Amino acid sequence: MATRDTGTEKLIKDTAKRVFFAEGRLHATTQDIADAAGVNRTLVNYYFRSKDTLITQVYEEGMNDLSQRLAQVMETEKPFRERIEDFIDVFMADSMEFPYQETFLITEMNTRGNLYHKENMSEKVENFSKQIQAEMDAGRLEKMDPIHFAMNMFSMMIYPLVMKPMYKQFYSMDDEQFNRMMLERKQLVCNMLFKK
Amino acid sequence: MATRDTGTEKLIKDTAKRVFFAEGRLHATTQDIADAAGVNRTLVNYYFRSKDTLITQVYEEGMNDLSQRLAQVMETEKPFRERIEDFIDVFMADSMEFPYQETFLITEMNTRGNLYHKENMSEKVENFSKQIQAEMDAGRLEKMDPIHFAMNMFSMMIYPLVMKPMYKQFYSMDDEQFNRMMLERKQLVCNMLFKK
DNA sequence: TAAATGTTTAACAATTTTGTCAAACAAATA
DNA sequence: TATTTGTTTGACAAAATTGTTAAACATTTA
Repeated sequence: MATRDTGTEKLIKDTAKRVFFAEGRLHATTQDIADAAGVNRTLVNYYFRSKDTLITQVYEEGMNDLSQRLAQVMETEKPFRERIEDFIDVFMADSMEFPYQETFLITEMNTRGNLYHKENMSEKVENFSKQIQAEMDAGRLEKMDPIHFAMNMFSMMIYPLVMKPMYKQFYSMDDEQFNRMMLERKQLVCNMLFKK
Repeated sequence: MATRDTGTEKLIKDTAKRVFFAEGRLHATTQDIADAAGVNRTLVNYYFRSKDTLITQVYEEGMNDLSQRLAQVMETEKPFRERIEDFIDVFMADSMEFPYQETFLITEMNTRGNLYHKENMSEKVENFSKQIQAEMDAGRLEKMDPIHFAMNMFSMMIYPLVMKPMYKQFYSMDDEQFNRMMLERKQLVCNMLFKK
């Protein structure tokens, strides 16, 4: 059937992503999403048939998006350090917009019972680990299991953004101060990773 | 009214904490919790009146618990580095048991709209920042805004545990391998923080 | 313009989740 | 032992959330 493309379907999905990934309202109802999108709730069913379908699509697209962003750091041809620098710059900018993306994905995995992801990351991840190992062998990185390097990198980039509401309270910061903090972090995380 | 103390109230609350903080099933219903506890769902209402009350109690106790655990690192009298070492050891052990505690708290804050916490951490946090600053001034730590030191520490401890399901998939690990990894991390996180 | 087709809406129905109550039960105590 | 009091249970009720339908609406196209 020839769709008329009013943009409503995309609007609903994008709004759902905003509510889940950006605002971190993981318990949002279809009504919440419809309200946030400024449309009638029935349209969620018209375009997605059920809440479950919408959530599944948001989950899969969120997962695919993450996979692609990860592939980015694991595949480029630039020198290692430069590549990490670029990656941190891009990845943190993304995470500042959607801090709860990974949290949403994990929560879904935990509630539905480990949904597996078709795309096989194993090969890419292994390759990335080898690259890290090579840097270590060349004496340009502190020696450790390469997985720790990856964990350190992602932790330091994402987690402070997830904990933003707490940091704002504990350190009495407003949004602007916090965001400045996070921009500073791009450089700082890089330093932490390459310090020897 | 003299309670007979069958332990049921505590059982329900502890089970709720297990479901939310340990299993990360943030959408769990009262039925889910009752089932996990092996009790009749009606008892949730008998002891807590409403789901909301239960959640609020779990939230507040989770927040208090976190406050106390944080106070631990900010107040002890030992030398700074030793204190951090001890703290990482204890805090990571706790987080391995309840990886999603902070995630639950943040999610609640996001869905209810920044519940504030009576206990004022500002003073303790400021004091902790001063201690970090002192270490930096003494040349024992890389210079940076003290908040980054704290963010780095908590990120590297907690986030990999939250992302466990993903790491297990991406790196093809079982639970035992992953746990070994996390025990290694105690030392490693400490090294990262004090490397100059 | 009229018919056809896709979109949006409101009213309604079904399902899921939560809350209430009275009766059954068990332990303490008079 | 009988009574009292607190606990547990199942049946039921209420509320919240999700899903369906028919009609109104708007756009395309014959």
